[in-house]
Amino acid sequence: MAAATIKDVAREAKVSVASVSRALNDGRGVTAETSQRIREAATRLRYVPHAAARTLITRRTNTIGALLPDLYGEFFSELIRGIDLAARARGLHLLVSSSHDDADAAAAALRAMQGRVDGLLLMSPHADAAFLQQNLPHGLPTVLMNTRLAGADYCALSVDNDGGARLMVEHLLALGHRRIVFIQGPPGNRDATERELGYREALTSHSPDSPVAMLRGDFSEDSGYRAGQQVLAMRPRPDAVFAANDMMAIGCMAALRDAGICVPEEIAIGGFDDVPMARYVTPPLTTVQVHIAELGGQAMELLGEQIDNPDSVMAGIHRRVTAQLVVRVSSGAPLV
Amino acid sequence: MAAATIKDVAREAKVSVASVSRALNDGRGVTAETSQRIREAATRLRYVPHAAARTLITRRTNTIGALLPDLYGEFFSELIRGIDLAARARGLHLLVSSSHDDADAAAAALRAMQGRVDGLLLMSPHADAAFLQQNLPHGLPTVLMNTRLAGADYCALSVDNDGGARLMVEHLLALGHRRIVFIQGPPGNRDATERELGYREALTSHSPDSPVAMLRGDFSEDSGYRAGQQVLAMRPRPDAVFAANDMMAIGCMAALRDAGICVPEEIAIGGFDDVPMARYVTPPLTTVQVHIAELGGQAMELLGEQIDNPDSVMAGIHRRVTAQLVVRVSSGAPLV
DNA sequence: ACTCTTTATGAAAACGATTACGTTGGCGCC
DNA sequence: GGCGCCAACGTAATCGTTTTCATAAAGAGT
Repeated sequence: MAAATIKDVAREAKVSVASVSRALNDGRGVTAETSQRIREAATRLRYVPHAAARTLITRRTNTIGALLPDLYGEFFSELIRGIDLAARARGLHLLVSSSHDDADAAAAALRAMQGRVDGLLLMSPHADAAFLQQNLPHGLPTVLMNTRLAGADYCALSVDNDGGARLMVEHLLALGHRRIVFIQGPPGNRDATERELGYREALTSHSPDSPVAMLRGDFSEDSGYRAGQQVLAMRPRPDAVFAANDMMAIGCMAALRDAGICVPEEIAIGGFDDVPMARYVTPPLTTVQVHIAELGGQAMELLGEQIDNPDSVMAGIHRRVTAQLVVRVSSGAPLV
Repeated sequence: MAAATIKDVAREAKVSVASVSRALNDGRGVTAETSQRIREAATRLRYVPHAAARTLITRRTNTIGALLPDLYGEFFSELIRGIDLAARARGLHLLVSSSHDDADAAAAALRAMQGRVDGLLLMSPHADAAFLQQNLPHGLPTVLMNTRLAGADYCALSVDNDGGARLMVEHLLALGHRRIVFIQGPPGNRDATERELGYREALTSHSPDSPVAMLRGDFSEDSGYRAGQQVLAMRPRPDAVFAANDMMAIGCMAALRDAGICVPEEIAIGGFDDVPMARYVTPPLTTVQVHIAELGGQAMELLGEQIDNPDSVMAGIHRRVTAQLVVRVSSGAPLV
């Protein structure tokens, strides 16, 4: 009742194990009729090659690992979906290890992946240069996702926060808004600082007269609400608010509503992320959308290339996935 | 530069490979000092046992597979989180394969898992008895999640939709509502029909005089909106609406608002799922929450037990994870 | 007809670990 | 002092596959 091995197939088809292997893999060096006989025997016995045995000799696991931090909600889903789809297209399996809050847990997980995978997709807030140097199995193809490491030693992929923020600011400027205030994310958060950078760049390059104004926030709805109250107190009052993420934009909108300010007529609002809720709030939120599945898929592509030709120098390659503007009511754009 | 093998460690510590294996595994049959020397040599060489080689001889992969359909949003995230956490606690790795829309893809994925995993977590809409009989590797521990298969041949785990729906109906009845209408989910959907069953049961057992009334829906917000319009046309008008999921409840609420009906003063509304948005809509939605991570975690527990003692007869065991009522404003409960 | 090449096939050596089984040496006990 | 026993350690078989090499047969070229 135990699973059939290649020997069983060989006996059944009255050939040697070598011929079975040849027939089932490249198919060369075996007569058509022998091959046929072998295939029949294999299906009859429901033969499936033993993955571990094959790995041992070929040095390939046909599996890639994804090491992720503790992620919530649809970001995680979409990321995995993108990775899984791209991996399946290459005939690779996906070993995931998520919810690594501290560096030690991540290091342990990394070590455990050793020898189980052909390549690694790594997204970790703890992944500084020393950590990688210490824990990353040397010679294992790796793609870094959304890390703060711009270093030339690894292949990396990240979201174009910068460009996305510029799109939003350009959009607000095009609508005639001039005094645009930015609600910051948590200090030290990479996405947040990149978005802030995009805001600054777009403003200074397209509208040098506009004041650069920041309010503190931490990505939470509450912090957005408090920022909204500060907006009300500013003189002259801003035309528009650009929050570093949607939840703060939603919080800010609530503060404005509570004060009797109309959005977008009196103040326009923009967010970032396009969370599912964004289209349901009133008014629907103009925001910047990032195709997360594409982030995962492209990372997988990059990794696939590294695996297929290990000699190619892909270290230092750094790609970005683009962000799109999603125009809804909150920015005050004329409905076409 | 290649990874160190057990032979390298043996040479380094001047012992045989057998002693290395003993020292690093159970540790018995080796002197404390020899063991010490071996450990040092191992860390010096950064030795990590080759997973495939170990699997080949021990017949254990220390990996479990999760075969999932195409899931969206936080359901997937939470499920994986629950599974991953429980698996890690047992020292198991997690191989995921998701987005299987059709039965053929699922079957192929199932075959590919063969020999790569010690057990299987399976959630598939295509998993009828014949499919399982055909494709499930015989003798592989398996836990079915949320399948319509109540059969005694497998170990299964599912959400207590029935009980959750009863909680909601009892809540609405306790608030004095008597004419409660139910918005159905897609026909054939197991969750939807179980929720409907719970609604019927609770109503007939706690308030036999209340009419059982259904409106068609398909889990989409639009279908909820249409159902809301039908609610408005009903005479006598219902006290309350219980939608089979949150999105329909939200759609229904929009229809009532558009007609100038106040929620919850004129009509109370309840949903199911507790999507993140539920707390942000106005008024915040009373709903039924299922701890999805727990579903994943418990499934993993069940699977773990099967793996640890393969002789135990766990087939036919069928557990349910409970649902909780989340009371918010939309049902009209007095704010305490 | 003889060699030379090509092709189908089988035998056997890897891959890196675990583990059953021998061997050795030290110790206690009579 | 001889016997047996036990702990520590080594030797070698084993898991299921791929792949190199050898071998034999067959076909081609002269």
